[in-house]
Amino acid sequence: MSRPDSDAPQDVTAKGVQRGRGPTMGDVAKAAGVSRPLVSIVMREAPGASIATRERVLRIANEMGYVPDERARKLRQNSSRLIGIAFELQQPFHGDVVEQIYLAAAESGYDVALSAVAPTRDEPTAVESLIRERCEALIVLGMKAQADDLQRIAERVPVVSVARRLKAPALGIVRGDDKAGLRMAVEHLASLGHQRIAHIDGADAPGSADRRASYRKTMQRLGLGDNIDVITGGLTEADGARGMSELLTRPVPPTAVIAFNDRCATGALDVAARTGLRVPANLSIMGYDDSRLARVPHVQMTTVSQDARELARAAVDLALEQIHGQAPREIIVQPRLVVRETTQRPG
Amino acid sequence: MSRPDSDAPQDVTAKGVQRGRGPTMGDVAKAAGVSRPLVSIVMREAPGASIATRERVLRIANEMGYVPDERARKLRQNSSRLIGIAFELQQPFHGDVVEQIYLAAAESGYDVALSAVAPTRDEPTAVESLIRERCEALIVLGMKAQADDLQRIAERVPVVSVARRLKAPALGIVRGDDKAGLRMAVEHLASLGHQRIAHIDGADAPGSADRRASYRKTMQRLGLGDNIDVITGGLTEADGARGMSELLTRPVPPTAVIAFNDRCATGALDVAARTGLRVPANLSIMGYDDSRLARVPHVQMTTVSQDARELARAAVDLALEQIHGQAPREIIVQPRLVVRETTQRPG
DNA sequence: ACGAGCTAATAGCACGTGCTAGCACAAAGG
DNA sequence: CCTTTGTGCTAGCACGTGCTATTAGCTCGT
Repeated sequence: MSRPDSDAPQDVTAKGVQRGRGPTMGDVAKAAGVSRPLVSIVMREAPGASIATRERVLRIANEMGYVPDERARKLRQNSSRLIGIAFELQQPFHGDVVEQIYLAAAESGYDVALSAVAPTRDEPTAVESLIRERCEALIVLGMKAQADDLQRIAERVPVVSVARRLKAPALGIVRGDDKAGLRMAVEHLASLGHQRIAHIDGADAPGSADRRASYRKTMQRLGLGDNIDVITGGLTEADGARGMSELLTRPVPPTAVIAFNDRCATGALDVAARTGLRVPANLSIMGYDDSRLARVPHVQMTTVSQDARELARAAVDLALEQIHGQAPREIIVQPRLVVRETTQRPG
Repeated sequence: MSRPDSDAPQDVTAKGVQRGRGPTMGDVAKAAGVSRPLVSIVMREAPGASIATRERVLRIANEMGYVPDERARKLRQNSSRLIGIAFELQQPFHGDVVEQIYLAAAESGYDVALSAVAPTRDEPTAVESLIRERCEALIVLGMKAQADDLQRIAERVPVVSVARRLKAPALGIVRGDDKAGLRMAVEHLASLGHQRIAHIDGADAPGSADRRASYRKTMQRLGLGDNIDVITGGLTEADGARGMSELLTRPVPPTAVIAFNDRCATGALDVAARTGLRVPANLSIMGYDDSRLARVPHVQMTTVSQDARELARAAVDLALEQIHGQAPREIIVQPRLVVRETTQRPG
């Protein structure tokens, strides 16, 4: 039974009772006829309130449209339980990883703050804004910044770098195993019966050297050393298209091609299609990353998965480790072969 | 594997004098030998401090690595000057708009809070987290939620919906002019000399009806009424591929095709290439949206631009209007024709 | 019957910052 | 000499919440 409600809207006081939006915890307490801390107890589901009171407070809070103020909450509990992510808006793969980080962080009771990197918004801006929000750790995806820049930031807050090769002992590092990835690709094609397997590489891109070396080594090991064929490619569709065009001028063209990444493979795919080659009947093509590009319905590209879920989980684990004072370390995530429809036995 | 950490106590001192990370305003004040409020004055560049003191405080703050706590700042000044954005991680076009919103908001002195929508993170979750951070307004991109859900949210905080057709008087709405867009597309192709111009539509997607009607009307107006050819398509590459395959079975196939969007056009492009048709020599193809897909180097698709910059600016304008108490309204942004390399005079 | 033990609820401080009011002091005017 | 004005700085409260310490209300064991 609530009393004849003294709920008069008296915003006469000079104090800030005049809020257009957002009732406060005190307002709910007054309306429910209890003390403010009790409302706090109910809202964060802490022990110390009876079930009846709990339900009543929750009902009233809901009626008033009360929502706890996250800033005040984070301010009070000295640990913000916040992990900051700097990511690139235009990288589909980053989107995958961010999504998984949300999940992994939530499991550990952490919240996530996003800060975008884009052509008109550089990394220092993004990182700075995350520090201002007092994130306990930063996860940076594919950061283009120099290693020493990140090192300087790491002096103030734990930093984990994902999917980017760099030497920086003060940073947590998560990356895929490039050597294993290309080994799996070659072995997959070889097991289908391919012998003339070419590689359009990533030029001087990070990881390209490892993948190139692994390609050569695996070809040798499988007794295909004489068929080693490495073409300089790059990160983009245009690079892949150029590489594919060059491969098609060979006296005896390859029956299978491993591109540096999915974008590069898409370019190669396009040139093959325009030349009248059927994929995979006449030519098998593989990508790398398992980005959305590879999963497009009418493409269905066979590729090597970097497994966003594992990368994200490893990144969050490293972040938590460093928050708890452990030294930064490196985690190498094993890639996974994803067989779709652009590879087949050679015709 | 990961333990739900039992949170080891690492902070020994009861007072927050010794925190591993993050010196406070008081620490800076003590180090500089001034009062705390004076540091506040210096940090926000308010009048009331001599130039000499200002420089000294700034220098010391910098040496200590002091960064103002955004949460405390936003908490104190009752207006958070924060605009929340709910966007989809996997939509390239959303990325473009978000980037531009950053810029537009900054011009008005507003900060931006990002909240992602993804398969494992639904819209209510994303929106709720933004409200908890006390954003003064919300901008939702391509929200799939029902109009009445958004209406309910709009009772608590101003909401602007972007690039999504819906009837909701309580919401600010920003969208492109679909009719004008398709008119421009048809006129472009007609001016090149095309007569048999087909349209792969978006089925029951939002905006599809308007575009379809505009296509018919414009064809009529240009005296091409007899060549009207609408195929049911959809939003994805597969839909475009299916539509294109169907068009190629026509006794007299079209010389130009307008797809519902860039993804749909990409599917059509792919089928054309596999069939041996040269684009644009034998067939012109147009997309819609001017997403990154259309700008891919080896594609270079002619398309209709939704102009992320204008959409973003309009959205921020509407948000600010509603924050200042004005009634929500609708802004229709005129699209722009982007001629690239998939259209040409009919051969 | 009476204190021990437990639950429900309250009082009060703290987090880091912004803002208003006020204090000390030097220069100018009487 | 005292009063007035302006400058440079400081004291103190407030924002909305979480946490610790404390008290009223109740059951229970002896």
